[in-house]
Amino acid sequence: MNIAEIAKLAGVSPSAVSRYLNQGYLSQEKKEAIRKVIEETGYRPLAHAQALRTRKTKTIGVILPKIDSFSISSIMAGIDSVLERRGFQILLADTHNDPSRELDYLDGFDDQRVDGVIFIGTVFTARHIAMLKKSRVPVVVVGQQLAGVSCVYHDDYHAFYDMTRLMTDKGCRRLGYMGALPQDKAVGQERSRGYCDAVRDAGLEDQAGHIAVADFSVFSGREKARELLEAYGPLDALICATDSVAVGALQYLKSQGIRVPEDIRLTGQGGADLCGVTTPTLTTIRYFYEDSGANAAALLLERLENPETPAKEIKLGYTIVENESTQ
Amino acid sequence: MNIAEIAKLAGVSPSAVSRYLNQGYLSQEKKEAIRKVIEETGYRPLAHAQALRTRKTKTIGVILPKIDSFSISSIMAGIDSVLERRGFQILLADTHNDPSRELDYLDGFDDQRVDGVIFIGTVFTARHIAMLKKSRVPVVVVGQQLAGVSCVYHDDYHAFYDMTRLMTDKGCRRLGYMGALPQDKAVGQERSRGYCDAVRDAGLEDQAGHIAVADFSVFSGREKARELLEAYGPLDALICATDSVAVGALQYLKSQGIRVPEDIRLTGQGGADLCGVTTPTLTTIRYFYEDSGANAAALLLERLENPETPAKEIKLGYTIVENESTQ
DNA sequence: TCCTGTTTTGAAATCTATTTCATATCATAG
DNA sequence: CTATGATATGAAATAGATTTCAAAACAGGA
Repeated sequence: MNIAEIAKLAGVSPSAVSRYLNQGYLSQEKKEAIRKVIEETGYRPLAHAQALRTRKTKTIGVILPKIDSFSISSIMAGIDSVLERRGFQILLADTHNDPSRELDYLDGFDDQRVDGVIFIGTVFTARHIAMLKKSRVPVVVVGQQLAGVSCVYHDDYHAFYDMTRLMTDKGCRRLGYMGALPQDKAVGQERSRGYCDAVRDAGLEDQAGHIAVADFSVFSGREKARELLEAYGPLDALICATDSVAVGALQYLKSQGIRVPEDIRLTGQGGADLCGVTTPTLTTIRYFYEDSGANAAALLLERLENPETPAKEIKLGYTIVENESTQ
Repeated sequence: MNIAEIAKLAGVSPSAVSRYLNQGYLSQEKKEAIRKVIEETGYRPLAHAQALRTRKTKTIGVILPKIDSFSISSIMAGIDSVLERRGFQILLADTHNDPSRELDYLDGFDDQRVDGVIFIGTVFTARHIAMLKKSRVPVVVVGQQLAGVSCVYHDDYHAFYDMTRLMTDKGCRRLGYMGALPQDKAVGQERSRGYCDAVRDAGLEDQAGHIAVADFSVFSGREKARELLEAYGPLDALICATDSVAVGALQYLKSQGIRVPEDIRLTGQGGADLCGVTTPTLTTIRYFYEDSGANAAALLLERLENPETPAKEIKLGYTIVENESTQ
């Protein structure tokens, strides 16, 4: 069942049917005749034929590191809620935490399969930047700030500065930070910079070195907490780059009989349900992941409609949710 | 840059280039010439033109209720890991918990945009069944058992039967169950049937009515736990249909000074990290969501390769993870 | 009635790759 | 040296829509 058959059944030309589908000039009688035939036959134009001719796919590619993570899937929900409303579909590219595949996917999307790309990246190399700039379709990056590239990101620096400051204001004097690999600029560098600046500004320069590097797992949080405490003696505040790392640290602290928050205050980042169910409940920096996804989608659609608009950066705020772990 | 230009540059016909791309008959010299031109120009065939001609898109549509949920995103990860290996892409359709959109998406996918569909459904009506059967592309359903339709699901009945039985074996005599709406056959009906049969088989018929209906939120778990306990007096075991509901119940129990597991044993289902961080840690029925996604994808690919194979049902097992809440 | 301008209409060209078909080339067997 | 079969090749048809173009139909004004 194609447009020619519909045309024949309705007694019109294929052009007329196409006009019907795309609201061009058409008399009422023909409109009605075509409508009837389409309804009877259940005809649907082939998406690929349309895409081939119009060079529009109404599809957005999303490149992400791992779909089964709280933050990523929340961002996705935000992206989808905006795109869906505008009739766009999402083509998913999950790198399963293999950054080398990010560029493969970005390259793969360059065959006009998608109208644009949302890139939830982790590690950004020079090649990333180069490919982002030469991409034929517009790209919006989520979670990382990149000069000259449209992006939506969180204010990692100030979030961790504020949280650290909150701890020193409460009188903490021996602090530690558990972060991520520095290749990840947002999570690895900005957050620890926030921590370091805050302890310095509080006159505690000597605490700026109390840093351990974990990955995003509970397990590594437990391990690294041990290393950090063994290396730098008892602390009275531990700032973690993510909730899962903080949960790992909490498990270690409990196992050692170190009380939270009496002996040591503990903080995370994320704001998932997790924070509300630990004992003690976990103080955390809440990011608005759905928001960031929605913003990224809106930004991308804006660029699609008006390709001339220059790159735009959107920095999103955060909220510190104080729970029992820092009372 | 299209196949004709590449052909001209390489001094061959478009057919030769197409044969190069699809490994047809081709002499070594031409192969080499074409390879060189493609490398220099960075040419990539247009996916849509190929799809139009071949009627194959190498794309699978996935319809799901809500991407930012632990179980769903885990299933997605499993689906993707299999599809990606076989060069397939995923087109996402998130209904945002609006079952009426499920059929719209299923219908929308019928325009040959995808080669097949994976359907992570919730409520299945007669119209669902009808549309699944008349779909032009193969469909695999995840999470629900449907006669005559290819599906991958968990053994909800026995999982909850076993868990309930475990509690009665520990000596519990006053039990309660917190489930979901019966429209959801797997979660709503099968699980509660498992509970009911188990208490009956343990000679505790009178406990079969101690049932509350929650949705999937922590909040509703808290509310419904209150209602259940107020209605049916003190209990010594509470079986919950999901971990989040169990966490809500736990919060309520704590607030009332009811001790877990001393006064009441508590169980959930899911097996997310959540279970390991509550106090007490939560006994749960672990499902293997990634597995179910991977199985569904494999099943779908199998049907794509061999369209004649009859519908197949895959029932997956579960593991009871005993934690502190039932010690 | 003729002219002008607007609205309708369909034939044909177009988008880009694949596939069929007919033919050409080549090696090997007889 | 011809017959046979395998291998190689390109012209043309094809997939199903949109868009351009030229022309037809029609209304209103002079």
